[in-house]
Amino acid sequence: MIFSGKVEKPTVSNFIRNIIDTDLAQNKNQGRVATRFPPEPNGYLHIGHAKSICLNFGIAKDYQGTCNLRFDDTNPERESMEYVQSIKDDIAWLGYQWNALHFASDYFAQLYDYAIELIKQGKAYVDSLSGDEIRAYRGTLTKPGKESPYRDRPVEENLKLFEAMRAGEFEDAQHVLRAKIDMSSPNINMRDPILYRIRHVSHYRTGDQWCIYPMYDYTHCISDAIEDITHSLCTLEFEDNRALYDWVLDQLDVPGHPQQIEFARLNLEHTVMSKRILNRLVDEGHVSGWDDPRLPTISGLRRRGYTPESIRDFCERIGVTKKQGTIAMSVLENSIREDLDQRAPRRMAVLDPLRVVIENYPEAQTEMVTASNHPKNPQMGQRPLTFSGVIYIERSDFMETPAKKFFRLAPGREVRLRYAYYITCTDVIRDNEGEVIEIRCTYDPATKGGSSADGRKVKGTIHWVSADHSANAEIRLYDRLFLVSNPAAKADFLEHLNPQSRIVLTNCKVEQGLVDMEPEARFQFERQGYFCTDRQDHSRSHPVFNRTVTLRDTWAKIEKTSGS
RNA sequence: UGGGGUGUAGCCAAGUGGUAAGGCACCGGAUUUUGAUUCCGGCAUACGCAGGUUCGAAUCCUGCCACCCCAGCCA
Repeated sequence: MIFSGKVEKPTVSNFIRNIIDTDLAQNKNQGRVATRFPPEPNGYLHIGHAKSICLNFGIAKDYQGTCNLRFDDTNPERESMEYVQSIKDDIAWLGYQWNALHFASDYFAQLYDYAIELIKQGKAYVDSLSGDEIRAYRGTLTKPGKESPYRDRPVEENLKLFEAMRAGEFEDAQHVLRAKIDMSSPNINMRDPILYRIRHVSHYRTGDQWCIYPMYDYTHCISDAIEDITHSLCTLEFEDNRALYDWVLDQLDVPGHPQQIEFARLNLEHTVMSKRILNRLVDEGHVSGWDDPRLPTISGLRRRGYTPESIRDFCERIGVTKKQGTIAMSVLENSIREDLDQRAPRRMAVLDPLRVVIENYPEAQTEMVTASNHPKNPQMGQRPLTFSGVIYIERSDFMETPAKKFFRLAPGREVRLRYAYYITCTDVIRDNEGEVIEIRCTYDPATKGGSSADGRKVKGTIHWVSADHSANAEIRLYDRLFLVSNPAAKADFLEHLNPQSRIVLTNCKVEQGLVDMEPEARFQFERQGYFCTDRQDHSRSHPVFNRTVTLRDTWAKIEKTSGS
């Protein structure tokens, strides 16, 4: 299938899809596939969540199934509607539509009823040990725990106590509801896990309706079952929780029993995904906010210029396994370059301008040259550019004493100005400090458009803008946030922040037409990289562009290896 | 001296007893009015290690090693 010039790639198999294929072959769940994405609304989504989103929504789509969005909002402490909204926005931006929208908090009443049922069955009890005591009684990794003295309270007493807990008759932490399983289980999750805790905190959705809140292990499985989820996908750290997930559902008469399958979460080199660290970076002002273009948050990537397509492509490429790995940033960069190469119109922008006066160009004359918007896609059209006798070129495109293999402008050398003329450098002008502030050139009038009838070749083609026909712009260059590949592993991760992760250039010269672009417009600035107008700060009077990613740069490699 | 997982190239990853896909990265070369793109070629006698079963093992068996997760009234 042809799709915007791109052949859609077949989805690669992974172990979860293999499980589903097997289930389907056996007509498990009557051939139905239902997944869900269950974030807690206590933070912003990042690229790691995107992996889970693409997995869950992608499976639903490919198997004609459904994927719900469910907010796992069982801990009122740090959840809010603001997070709910940002999560919904990010998922929609990524290009996914949820089948149904649910909140675990909508199940509070049902969850409470199921807890009563558990108590009646003698499988849950109210424990009145303190937090410290509960921890001590739990035992350790290698030593079994011991049973609470309250473990054998009669059902009636448990019922009365639990109702009193719900009625607000106790202080926080005075009692908890626990499952009665096995205090000597080698799986610590099964040592009478806490099901409910008392928390006199108002919830962003249920207000003060409840003062007891159900725990994750108890809530998640029942929520999945209520929604008739077939495959409950989560990350590896929940592997040990699966026994409890199954235990709870086995005790109760719930609509279904979803299968929990765990996969490895995403790790990316040179950045961090942990909520704790992300929070510090934002709170302490090391970045400008949750949508700082250096952050791996969805809103940060969006502001940086990443497309939803590129993020989906990335998630496709990295695969889904149970092996904990770390993906190189180059994989993400490759995904966005590949996408933008095809769809981003080309423009010329000079980031570090060097003034060039063309001495034999008739003074005050201007003329139009034609530039194509994409070298391979004529349908993207062309645009006229004004050429004149005073232009700006990139300072790095000129070397007074050229290094070996440098084939751009240098005294006595000829280069092509893209789409315009061949020019030859004749002189160098310096200021009092000896810094080159201008160069003088001559142009060959017979090379208009950038080619010569005599077949003479020039090795270099450089970009330019006309001094009087360009606009000033601010351009923000972004690079990896951290210098080390795994900053989260460093106790002093702040010491490893890349001081060059954001460089703001305020004296850039761009094609005039660029200032009128709407926010989030994406371009390739030829020979530089892909850029987008900043979502927040760009305006016609103050144009601001963010560098999404550089172009591949063979010259930089040559420079590096030749050590100059 | 507990339990649960995972080991295929620098980084990901297919592979499910028949002789190691693919991507990223890297290295060559061709084309090129972007040192971009594109294209061609190279890149694991080898699948954590050691044994065993088999005509045949990355795939099965045994033992060992390494790494990750679990002792919140977080999710």
